[in-house]
Amino acid sequence: MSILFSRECEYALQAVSYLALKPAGELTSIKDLTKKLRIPYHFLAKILQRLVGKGLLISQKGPSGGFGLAAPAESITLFHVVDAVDGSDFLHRCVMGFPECSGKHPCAVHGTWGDLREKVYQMLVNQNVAQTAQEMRKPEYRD
Amino acid sequence: MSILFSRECEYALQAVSYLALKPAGELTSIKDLTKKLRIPYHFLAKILQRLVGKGLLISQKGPSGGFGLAAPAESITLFHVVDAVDGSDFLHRCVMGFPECSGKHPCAVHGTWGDLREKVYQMLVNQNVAQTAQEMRKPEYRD
DNA sequence: TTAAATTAAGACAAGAAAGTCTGAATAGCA
DNA sequence: TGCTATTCAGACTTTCTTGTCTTAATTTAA
Ligand code: SF4
Ligand code: SF4
Repeated sequence: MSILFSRECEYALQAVSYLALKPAGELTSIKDLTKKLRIPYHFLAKILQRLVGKGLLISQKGPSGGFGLAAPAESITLFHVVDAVDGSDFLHRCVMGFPECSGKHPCAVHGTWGDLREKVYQMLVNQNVAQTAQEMRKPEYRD
Repeated sequence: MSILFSRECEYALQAVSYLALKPAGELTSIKDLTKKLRIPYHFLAKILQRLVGKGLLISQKGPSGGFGLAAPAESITLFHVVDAVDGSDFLHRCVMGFPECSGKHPCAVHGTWGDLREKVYQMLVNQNVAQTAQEMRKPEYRD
């Protein structure tokens, strides 16, 4: 099981971060991405296509085609990506899985968990993919 | 998709909390639990059996049999339950799904996410199921 | 204009998680 | 003793997620 976000969403975060590393306007093919990130080729293709649909990425077919960010890396936050793929339900759900967080009769962890969710949200919103791209400069991700 | 913990784990948390509401030594049948918590009967049975195996619950067969806590409610924390069902991997995993958190080349969210995981852990460890049981006294869970 | 390289679209397959069913074992009780 | 209510064990089914494959459309460049 994945933590907090779906596998697809995790891959999306990784892929967008990788694209953020490239100069604006440069396109990267699925082949390149899949080689660096070790994400299944066709699965990644679907994910990227969805992100194009959501307006986060642009794409071009044909030789020298590929994918690139649709906006400056500094303006795309992790939350943009998460929201596009998994949605934002996770910001409202009870950690114990109780059906409704009425708020009228909160349990003992209600406040604590609410705070943590908020902090996760802040983390995602405050982090843009230009910053995250630095991760890609780690030795293990170099050519 | 469930958040942070598997469905099975969420059900376990709910069930143990419900049992914590009963006087020590009193046994509750799956039938009763499933009626109150709206958890599928046979699925709940498997979960409870696993918790017995892990030593968190005790059980007795036959008429007037059922399940009960194996220790005082105050001594069982949410983390005990989570650990028994889902394990504690979630305390070490990267929120973006990157394979390894080496720590040698941390990305920009590494520290923040690590702090949040730690706070989740503290929440689970500090909360015992006697406290959580109060949730069950909510109007919507009364008979 | 043709060939090659790429994305686009969607059906299909495999695997994992969630849920169901059946029969056996055990315990209480008349 | 037998009857009934319960847990126990495990196989089975369903549903969801993840991953694969195939074919079409588009673009570039020889
Ligand atoms: S009150 Fe507590 S248990 Fe209930 S929904 Fe809110 S966080 Fe979850
Ligand atoms: S450095 Fe950041 S992206 Fe890499 S594993 Fe740690 S938290 Fe995840």
